[in-house]
This record gives sequence, structure tokens and C-alpha cells, in this order.
Amino acid sequence: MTLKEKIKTEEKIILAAEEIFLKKGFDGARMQEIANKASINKALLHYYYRSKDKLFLAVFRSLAPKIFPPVFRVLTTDLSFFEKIEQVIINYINLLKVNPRLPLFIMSELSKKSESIIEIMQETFENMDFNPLQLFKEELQNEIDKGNVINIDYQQLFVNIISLCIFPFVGKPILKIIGFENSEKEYDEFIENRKREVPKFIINSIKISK
Amino acid sequence: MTLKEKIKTEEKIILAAEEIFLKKGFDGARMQEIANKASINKALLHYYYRSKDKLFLAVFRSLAPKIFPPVFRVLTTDLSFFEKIEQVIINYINLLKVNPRLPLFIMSELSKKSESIIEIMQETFENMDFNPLQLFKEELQNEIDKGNVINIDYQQLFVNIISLCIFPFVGKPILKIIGFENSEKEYDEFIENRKREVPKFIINSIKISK
DNA sequence: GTCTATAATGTGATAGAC
DNA sequence: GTCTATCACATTATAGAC
Repeated sequence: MTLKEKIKTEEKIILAAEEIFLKKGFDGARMQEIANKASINKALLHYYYRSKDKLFLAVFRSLAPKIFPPVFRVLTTDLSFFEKIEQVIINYINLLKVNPRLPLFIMSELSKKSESIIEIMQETFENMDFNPLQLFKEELQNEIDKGNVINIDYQQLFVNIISLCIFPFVGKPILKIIGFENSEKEYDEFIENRKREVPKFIINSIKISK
Repeated sequence: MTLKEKIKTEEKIILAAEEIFLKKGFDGARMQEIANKASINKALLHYYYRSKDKLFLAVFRSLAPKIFPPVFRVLTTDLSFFEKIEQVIINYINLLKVNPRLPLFIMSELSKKSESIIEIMQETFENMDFNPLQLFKEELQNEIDKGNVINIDYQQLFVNIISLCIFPFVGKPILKIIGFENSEKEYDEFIENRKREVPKFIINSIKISK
């Protein structure tokens, strides 16, 4: 068996495990189902990853960075503050359209407070080459000082922005039940519109018109 | 054994089951753990509820109504539109402070798309004596027509409001990791402040000053 | 590396005494 | 109604052939 094929098997396992863990969480996932999805034998999972725990940690480690970093990199550019907010939101919603199950997965698993999972998440942020929250704080203070933005707490505004991006994906099932469009296509449109509506909503609220 | 004591045992079971299911979800919960928490024998769980499934459905049925109805009842009062928004937010945040795990629980379980759970959620809404989303739509249109509020889609605004209330509870673990106050007390303060900040943020965004 | 077969354990559920 | 003891099965994990 060549090296190339070994990588291929390991990759197949990780992709299958990602899909199953994302859909069912650690507790709901079954090694057999992951093996089936990867079209291999169950014993091979243990050959490569020794245990369900270790396989899960590998998956979590690869998914953790997706929840924030790429999105907030735009804060390091030289766009205007309002353009940055708009770009963060558009990028974030686009990211979540590709990984709609990611937020619920990360938050469910983190809520179990397992030591190892929290450590992985912490390492993920320590390994970033910039601190999004700190950067955001400074940029915001700058705009407040210049009189472009109302005096608002950076943590409150930061949470507002990500709430408005993430929640529609986490809350989709319940929103559908309480009377949102039932077809997938209509819900997609609703999400698509948010790329325009959310920046408008936020900037409306904080911008000082001169 | 008197009727009163029977009710007491059933109640003990439901309370214990609520706590464990809320914390660990259906898949992560163990009947043994629920029995321990209720200080009874595991066999007694089955005597009262026959199966884990049925016990879970009983718990879910009792929790489902808490996620929305009481909060939006204020829409039926004769307060002004902006006061109603403020009251919805304050009431909702207060509700979530008492049940911080409720949103993640409901959304995790709904995301599994089990027939029976979705049915329960649907029935919960059908049993309400008013339709919050419809009511909200009409009230908003009214204000738009009167020129008090900018022209904004009611679904977008509705989701904005509940996003800003719910997300800080769902996302608490990750927010702590990315650099929010680490002590519980400070996070509580952050949440407490949102009862003032979120209404301001929303009304700022949609109100037309005359 | 990959498979089949099987061990080892965990867990929901039941039988039956009291 | 409540308990102890136990079953039946699902699931993780390993042994060993190829």
C-alpha cells in the first residue's frame, strides 16, 4: 500500500467522521456509521485513530478554526470601519452557508465543558496571528473618538454582529416552525438577503450622520 | 402509597430528567444518572415512563412552550411599538437567565429532525392563543405606514430581535474563550447590560426621528 | 493496511419479590 | 409503588488471519 493511498484512507475517514459528528454530535454518532460512510471496515477506524474520542478530537481540531478566524482577517485590512463591518458579515454568512451545522456543533460540544475540547478551542485562538476582539475594540474606539460612531461598548457591538450572523443558522428549525417560509429555497433567500440587511441594520444603529 | 406521594415521585423524576436532558441532550443522557438525580431506582423510571424515549418526550413537551410564548404576549397589550420591543427583550433575557440551557437544548434536538419532536413543537405553537409573528408583522406595518419606522422586512427584524436575545446564551462558552470576561459575575453583568443595550440598538436602527 | 470474528463493556428495559 | 437482579442488545474496542 503506497503512502498516497494511506493518506487517501485517512482523509476518507476524517471526511466521513466530520459529516457524522457534525450531524449527530459526539454522543449521537456511531463508529459503524462513520465506517459505512467512509466505505471501510469499522476496525480500520481504530487502526487509524485508536478510539472514538481521539477520532472526535481530530475532527474537532480541524473544524474549530473555521468558526472565526478567516472571517475577521478583514479587520487587518485598510478598508473603512463600516466597510469592514459589511465585509465581516458577508464573509461570515457565506462561510456559514457552506457549513450551516458548524455553529450548533461547536456550541453543543463546548457546552459539555470537556477539558480537551475547551483546550483545543483555546489553542485555536492562541495560534491566530491577530486578536479579532482586541482589533475590533481599537478600531471602534478610533471611530468613536473621530465622532463617526455613537458611544457603544465594543463587547456589546461585537456580540450583536456575530449574533445576527450565526443565529439564523442555529435557529433555522424553530424559525421554520413558527411560520417562516417552508421551502429550502425561500429560507435560502431569506439568508441571502441578510448579507444586505444586517450591515444596513447595524450601521443604521451606530453611525453618526454629519 | 397515597396519590399525593405518587405525584411527588413523578414530579421528582421529571425534574431530574429535565436537568439531565437539558445538560446532556437525549443522546448524552443516561437513565441511571436521571434515577440517581431523582434518588430513586432505575426500574422506577420505566414503571412511570416505560422508555427513555417517552420520558424525553414528556420533558420536551413541558419545555417547548418556554422558548417563545410567554415573551411575546406583550405584543397583545396596548403599549407603544417601541415599548413592546423593549419589553419583549427584557422579558426574554430574564427568561433565558433562568433557563440558560433551554435554547441550545431545543435547537440541538430540533436539528435531529425527529418526527415526534417536530410535531410537539408544532403543536406548541398551534396551541397558542395568538400568533406572535403575524402580530408582529401587523404592528410593524402599522408603524411603517405611520412613518415612525423605516421600511424593513418583518421577518428580518423579528430574527434580529430574537438573535440578539438568544445568541449570548448559546454562544457563552465560545465568547468566554475569545476574550470575554472570565468570571461568571462579569458575564452576568454583560448579559444584564443587554436588557438596556439591545433595545437601544434596535430602536436606534429602525426609528425615524421627526 | 484491511478484513472477519469476537471480546468487553455500557445501557435500556424487564422479571419478580416485597 | 419500589426494590434487586438480570436480560438483551448496541456499541466500542481488540485479536488475529491474510
